[in-house]
Amino acid sequence: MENAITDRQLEIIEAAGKILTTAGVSGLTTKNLAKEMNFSEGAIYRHFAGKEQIVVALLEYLAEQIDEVNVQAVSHRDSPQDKFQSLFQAQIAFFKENPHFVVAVFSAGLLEESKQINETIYKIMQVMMKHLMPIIMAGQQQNVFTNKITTEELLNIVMGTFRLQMFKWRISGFQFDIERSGYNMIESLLTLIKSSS
Amino acid sequence: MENAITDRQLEIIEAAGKILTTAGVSGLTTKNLAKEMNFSEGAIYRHFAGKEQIVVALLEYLAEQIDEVNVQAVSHRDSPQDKFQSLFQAQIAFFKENPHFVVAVFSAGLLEESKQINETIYKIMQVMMKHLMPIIMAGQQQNVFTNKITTEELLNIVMGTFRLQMFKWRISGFQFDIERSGYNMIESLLTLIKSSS
DNA sequence: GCTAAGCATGTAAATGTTCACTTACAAATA
DNA sequence: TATTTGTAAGTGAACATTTACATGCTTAGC
Repeated sequence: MENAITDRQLEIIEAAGKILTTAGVSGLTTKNLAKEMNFSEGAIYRHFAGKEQIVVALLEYLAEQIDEVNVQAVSHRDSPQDKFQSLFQAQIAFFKENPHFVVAVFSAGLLEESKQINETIYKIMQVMMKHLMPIIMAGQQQNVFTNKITTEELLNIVMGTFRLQMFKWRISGFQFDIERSGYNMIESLLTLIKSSS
Repeated sequence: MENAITDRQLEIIEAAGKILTTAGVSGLTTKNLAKEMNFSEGAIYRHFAGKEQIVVALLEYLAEQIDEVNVQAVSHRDSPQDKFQSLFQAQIAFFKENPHFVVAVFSAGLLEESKQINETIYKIMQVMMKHLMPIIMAGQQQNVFTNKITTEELLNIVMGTFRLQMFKWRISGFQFDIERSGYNMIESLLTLIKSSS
């Protein structure tokens, strides 16, 4: 399952990411990719079978990074609230450093004809959910998060709010301070889902 | 500001919508559009200056419809809860009948190089917010919705949750019953945002 | 330690396809 | 007769991908 990646492949993935931030999905052409890499178009095909594979590799690389960031974020935290805050703060900081990933994940139409790409995009969302779910469950069990609605429904609300925030950031052209507004979002969410008893 | 639309233009818009549901954004080509309309590619240009204008017209038409649906939905309701429920139920029913609009709105990458298209997509979100905002505000003033967080933050949470639901429905290929899961979502949201005092 | 074969990695140029859009013309309508 | 609305056949640009060829590195055999 685990596909190791060569140095050159990683370079190409990073070039693709840079293009995504500056020129968007439609700018991600083999021509631009070659220009960004300072070599010919044909050379790309020495490292990837096709454009689709590049996007898949980019998304899979993202999924791995997100997973690591999440693991790190919650490792030295105890309470569900702390974990919740730390998880989202880490996530937001990561996307702030790598805005091209936001373009990739939130362009749902990104090469939509490809099943593989869509599945990988969904996989990324599942990675985030994998880490968030146990935190919310623990919070509910300790009765610090509300038990009025199910864990799954809480998860949907939290994830949806986060995604909307990212979406707004993206269509604004990354022009507002995502860390500041993200912090507000986290606090609002926490206030809302905290058990009121 | 108001651009009236000819019958033929509406036909083209509807054909474009049909293509969006079946073939996605990348399938929306002048060739497919002509085939769907049973006439030649050139004929399209008798009615629209270009493809971009067709998409803009489609989105503006959607914005108008959404606006109407929303007005209807809340007209015979009194309490903020009733209005809240009715608003989303109407919205969901509308999208269920017109799934191509979901494709259009939630493909943020839809001809992303066009400023006009992106602005129109954002306009649609604002139409929804325009109707939702006063409901939430009224609910907060009557203290049936929580005042622990601001109206704007509540709006973000509600809109984000709704958008995520629609997104999931879309990437599933419209395969689950959006009215059923939508109903659950509305109830969960209401439970959560209701004032707990 | 030299050399030659083999392999990895690059280039330049071309390929065929798809695309949005245009042009020259024709039929119907008013 | 003038306007609207259609057609058939292009047009050039952009695109992903391929092909034929070149260069340099590794390494096995002598």
